[in-house]
Parts: sequence; C-alpha cells; structure tokens
Amino acid sequence: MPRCFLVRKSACSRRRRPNYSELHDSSPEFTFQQPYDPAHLLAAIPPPEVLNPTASLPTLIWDSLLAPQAQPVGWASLLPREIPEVVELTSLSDEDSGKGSQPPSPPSPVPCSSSTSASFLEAEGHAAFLGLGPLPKQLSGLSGAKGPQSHKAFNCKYCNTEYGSLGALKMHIRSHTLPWVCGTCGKAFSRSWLLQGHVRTHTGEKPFSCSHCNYAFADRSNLRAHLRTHSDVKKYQCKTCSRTFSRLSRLHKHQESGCSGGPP
DNA sequence: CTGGGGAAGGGGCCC
DNA sequence: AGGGCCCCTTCCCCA
Repeated sequence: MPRCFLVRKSACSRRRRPNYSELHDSSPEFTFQQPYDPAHLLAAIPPPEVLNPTASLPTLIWDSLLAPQAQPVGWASLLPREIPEVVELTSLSDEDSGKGSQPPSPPSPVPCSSSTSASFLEAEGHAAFLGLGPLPKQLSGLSGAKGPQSHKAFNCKYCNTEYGSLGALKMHIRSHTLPWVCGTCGKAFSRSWLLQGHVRTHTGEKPFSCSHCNYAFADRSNLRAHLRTHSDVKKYQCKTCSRTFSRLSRLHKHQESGCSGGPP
C-alpha cells in the first residue's frame, strides 16, 4: 500500500466509516443516475430504498484524488430480485444449502424470522440452511452457549475451517455457497458488493478516477494501487538484498523465490 | 523480468 | 446479530 496515500485521520479511526453525507453534500453532481442494466443482476440486490446511493463513495483521506468522473453505477432502477417464498429451513435441498453444482438460492432475502425464537432446533436448522456444520457442542443446549467454556469453535462443514464466531463462519460459508450471481455471465460471488464490482466489468462503469491523470477505475482499491504509481517511492524493500518493490505481494514472491542476498 | 491494471477474495468494523 | 462497506491482499494478464 502506498503509505503516503494512506494517511490516517487518526490511529483509532482507521476503520471509521467515512462521512458519506459530507461527501454527498460536497459532490452534489455525484448521484446515482445511470442505472445498471437489470439484466446484469440476477441475485439478491436489495431494493433501492434499502441501498444508500452514496454507500460506495466513502470519504477517504484522498477524496480529492478519488473524485469520480464517470457516472457511478445506479441502483435506483434496479429491479430487486424477487423475494422467494419463505421455505422451511429444514426442507432445503442440498442445492439450496450450497451443495449443488449451481449456485444456491440467495439465502439472505429469506427473512430470518425464526431467529426470534431461540429454540435449539430452529438454530440448528438455520445453521444447516447456511451450510454450517452441526452446532458446536458448546451450543448444544442453550445454557451451554455461555457456559464456562468460552473458547467456542465454529467449523465450516465444507472445508472444516475453524472460526471463533458464528458470524465469521456464516460469512465464510458464503464463499462456498456464493449466493450472489451475475445475471449476465452467471458468475457467483460470496458478497453483494463483489457482484456489484463484477457488474462494472460488464457495464464498463469506472466511478473512481485519478486526479493526477484522470485514469478511471472500476475498483477503488485499484485506483489506490494506481495512485502509488504516481509516487516515486517504492514502499517495500527486501531486507536481505535491499531491492524495492512496488507491491508487497511482489516482495513476498521475491523472498519466496529465494533472495540471493546480493545488491539490487 | 518488472511494473501496472483488472478482477476478485476475505477479515474487520460500523450501523 | 446481520448486512453493508471498508481496507488489504493476491492472482492473472499484458506491455
């Protein structure tokens, strides 16, 4: 990362959510007017009223550099995916739980009304619906959930990866079930915003432009990487041979390939 | 071989 | 608690 561009507002605000309203006010022309072709979207795109039209436009420290030129994608006219009829969690097929060859039906639109009940069976059913493995023993028995054994482990039933929280596991499960599907090419994604970014590859939308050269990007991170190219300073140096690299991944590859230790 | 762009994945934080 | 969005990172391709 170009640290020169990664000036933090403060150490503790590193993960602070940007002030979208402020950005919106300062960029009144930056509105979501150019809609996506709904044909690109097959999966569960939240209804427009649910979406914050400025949600993808955070106020970064280099906001002036990220001022989008191209009209950002618009969700206003998106047709929300039809909410499937509520199904019995326990009657879901393997495909719906992510075992099928085709991407499963998006689980997120399904109202999790059962969560209002804390019954164990419902919790287990919901877990199965999400592709989760059997409830940990710590959770088998409601009182056990907060028992003395505070070290809970949630394992993915697909890859057995262990997570420390159910939420993290649920998030991980989606990387297996891939509930978000591109209506154009059928590619499936684990996150809605991944699909959003992917759709831009079809629409050609590039909302993020470089203030230095006006080069536009569809992805903010790619713009951030591009901004680094405007800096002459290479950020990543091999401690063995002092060679510098523009990307950390390349430094890693350099080291993994066996640094000779000689001068650059 | 290196640098840059495109695309995508994942963990963490905030609402 | 869950969803949305963030940043960070990696991989691939191309010039």
